[in-house]
Amino acid sequence: MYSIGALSDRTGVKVPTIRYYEGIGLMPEAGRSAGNQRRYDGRGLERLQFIAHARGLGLSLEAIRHLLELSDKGRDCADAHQIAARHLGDIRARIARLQRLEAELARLSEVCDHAPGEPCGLIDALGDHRQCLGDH
Amino acid sequence: MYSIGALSDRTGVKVPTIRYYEGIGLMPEAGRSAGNQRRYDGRGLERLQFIAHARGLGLSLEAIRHLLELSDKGRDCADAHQIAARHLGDIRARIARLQRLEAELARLSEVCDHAPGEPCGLIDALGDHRQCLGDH
DNA sequence: TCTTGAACCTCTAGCGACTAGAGGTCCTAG
DNA sequence: CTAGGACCTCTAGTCGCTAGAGGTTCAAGA
Repeated sequence: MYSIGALSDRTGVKVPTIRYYEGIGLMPEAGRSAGNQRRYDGRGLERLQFIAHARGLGLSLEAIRHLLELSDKGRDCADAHQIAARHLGDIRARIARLQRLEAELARLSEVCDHAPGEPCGLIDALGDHRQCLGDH
Repeated sequence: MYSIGALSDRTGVKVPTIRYYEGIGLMPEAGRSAGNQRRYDGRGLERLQFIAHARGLGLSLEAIRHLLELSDKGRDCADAHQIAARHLGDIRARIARLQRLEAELARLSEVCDHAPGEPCGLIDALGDHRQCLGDH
């Protein structure tokens, strides 16, 4: 049996976060010691590891809730893959957007020659979308 | 003079968001009509365009607040470039992290052969970081 | 001039995914 | 038996908005 702190040490998930997960129903209500402190078994540990790993991969708690349900009853492969695929699409879209921002911001940082006394071209460019090459 | 709705149409920033920006001091308190409705001039429009554009580039409201201060008094080039550089570093770090996630998630989606009745390899892999190649 | 209805006003509460703090109780090693 | 670290609950704050309630103002058409 693990205390909440032991579970935290083993998973890297902070103690208040574990309680938060219980509050929103992602972790089941833990058993309690005589003095009302949470006690976890191996199943609790595994479940939290699943959550922590999926969070680390950037999945939302809602997506994780779905996956946990699938895992609990029957583990429907197709559904799980659909969730993963959606998330993958999401990640790719975010990468593409960030790359556009990166290019634009890098370019804007170059427009100004840092001449003392002169107005800063970067600040001007931030105020004026017409100086941009693409959308964002 | 523009109403808040006209400003919204011109900038693409939603009406409640403009009021929110005023509430947190990013937009100055607007002048009012006889009937207590906000009225903006060209300066208000420009300022909101600046904010909208910088937000579109992914800058935080805090960073934008800084840039606006610089713009208001003297426009210190070096400071502005430092803010932009920090944000650029931030964007690059996020891209790198997302690319790691993308690779890992794409790989995990492949481990399962979708055999009906078999446990889903994807769900197993999500619970078990040892099946991953890298950190995240 | 009057009427309609769209646009405006303020205020509060909610989202996701936590984090911080207050004020109090329990557990365990020495 | 005692000290102090770990635990408990509860509330409120973070960021950048968004939604809704309930009420007022504005502007165009009759």
